Amino acid sequence: MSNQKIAKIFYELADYYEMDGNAIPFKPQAYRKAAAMIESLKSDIGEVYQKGGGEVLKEIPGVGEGLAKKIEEYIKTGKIRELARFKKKMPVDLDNIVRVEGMGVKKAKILYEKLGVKNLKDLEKAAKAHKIAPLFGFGLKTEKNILENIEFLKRSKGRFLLGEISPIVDEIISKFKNFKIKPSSEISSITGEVKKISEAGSLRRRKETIGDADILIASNNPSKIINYFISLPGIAKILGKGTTKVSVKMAAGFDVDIRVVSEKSFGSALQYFTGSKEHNIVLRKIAISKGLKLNEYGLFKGNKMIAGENEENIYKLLGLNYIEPELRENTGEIEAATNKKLPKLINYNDILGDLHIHSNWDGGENFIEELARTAIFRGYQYIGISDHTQFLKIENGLDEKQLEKRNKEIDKINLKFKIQNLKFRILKGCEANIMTDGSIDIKDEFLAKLDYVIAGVHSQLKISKEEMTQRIVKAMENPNVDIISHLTGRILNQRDEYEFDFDKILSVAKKTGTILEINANPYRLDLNDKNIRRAKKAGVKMIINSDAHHKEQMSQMEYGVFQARRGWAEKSDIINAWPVEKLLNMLK
DNA sequence: GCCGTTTTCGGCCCGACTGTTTTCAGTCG
Repeated sequence: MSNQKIAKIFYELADYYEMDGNAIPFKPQAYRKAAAMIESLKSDIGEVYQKGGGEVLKEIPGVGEGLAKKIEEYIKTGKIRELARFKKKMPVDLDNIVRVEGMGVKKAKILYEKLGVKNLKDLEKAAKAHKIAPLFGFGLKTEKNILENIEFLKRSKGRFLLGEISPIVDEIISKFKNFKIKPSSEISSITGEVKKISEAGSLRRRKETIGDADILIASNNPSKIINYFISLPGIAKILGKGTTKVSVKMAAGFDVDIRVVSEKSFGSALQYFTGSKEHNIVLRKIAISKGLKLNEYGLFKGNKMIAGENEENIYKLLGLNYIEPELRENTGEIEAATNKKLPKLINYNDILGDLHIHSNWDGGENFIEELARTAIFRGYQYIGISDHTQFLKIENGLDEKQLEKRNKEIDKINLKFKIQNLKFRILKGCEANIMTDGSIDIKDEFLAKLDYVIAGVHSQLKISKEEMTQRIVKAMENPNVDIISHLTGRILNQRDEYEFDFDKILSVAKKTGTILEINANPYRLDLNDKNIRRAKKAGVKMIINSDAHHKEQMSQMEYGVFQARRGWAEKSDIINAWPVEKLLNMLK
């Protein structure tokens, strides 16, 4: 039984109800709300039902009499008759059709009824044959847009990684901030027009993947801002352009939405466009319960605006502590803010070192001293060199002898730093390989000579859940293994995490004092936010590591900090926010 | 169809933009 399957069915039903002009307008909304709730449930809905029956289903928020019956029907019969009826009446691949920008369920219905469009192929054919434009409510422009947007859909990769989008958006923002006056240029007067600027949306919440990038600007001259923006390079298509907002498709494949507001509404607009949607809905309801009204223009009491210039005041007047953007997912942060129980999130400046760095000894790009100098420049007090070990031949893994030689080099550099009076220390580590049986590919006597040992799974990923759990447990029980790297093994947009029992890992980590890594590589971000939160709750300590193979990649640390913040982590949870002596004491 | 620390009935977040229309429905976020 899968919660995802039931959620998908409810989303589909919502679409069908929405199509039906005669249905109760709020019905689709109710189905979608319930679907979203079911998706986020921790326990399997089938098991819940087996234990408690239909009454327990109604305890799920958003699920009442009617939806509980539907869930029951699905559990018992494996299908929902109502959905089957809809599908028979209208056998259309709605899922994909509404992915075309500008296509919704109502248009899909008309196109099916008038032209028999069932899928993307039919849609494309109909548009190319100019059958769509003559339909009532459609036109030439709609037809052209459909064709263009099908092309974009074909080329799109779906969601983009935070690490891919962030640098591009940073560049756009810096252009807005630093635009130099060129007297001859029409767009020269942009300087000074941008009063405030910030990213918003999931980008500001630092989600690991981003659908599209939102940028918010405070200005008295929105049209100039918008015209300047669409003059920038890298824009493939303007999707929409109005007096206060503009949406474009970037050549890189993702969309950027720019929204311009007045300075006095910047805070409320930032709050609004940062989301999440779920977080905002709760906030608006709190506003209503206090006799106030919250929208992107401000917080209002009657016609009087009582907040809006900054976010802090909005939260304050709603009776809440300020909630950091990374927490705004409606997963308990609003309750915590009401009860003044929000965590004091870790900051990038709290990070004092980085223990997962590969040097040129295992095929990384840089000499150890270069890496150390980079770290000093970044303001760290220490780093650890954690080259791969011998099993990973493809990564030039080091054997025991090479490790010893490398350690001597580290000693030399540390001595040099001491003479230069630099308060900086390089720790000797490795990223050893956890073999299929849970053993480590380096002998214990050599591991014991290192300052710390990271161990990770790098191969044989498709073993059973029990075997994988036991494999990692055995590694954690090794008294020389201090840290487990990228625990779940996932690669974003490429590879799912392998199967293992996370709760078991947490309990053994707690018992053995093993640290779990938050790998900051934007393609990994492993642990993810949910796992970080669970580890924190279990009292397991974590470390944020860049996993850099090149000195430039040490800046990836930032993405790890974002992820840690999304997992509610505080300084006390993250051992590389601690001074080196305290960190070494924590290790086995 | 769901929900209730004013409500078991009457609300449900709400504004911008487009393309069509000739005052607005559909889509989006």
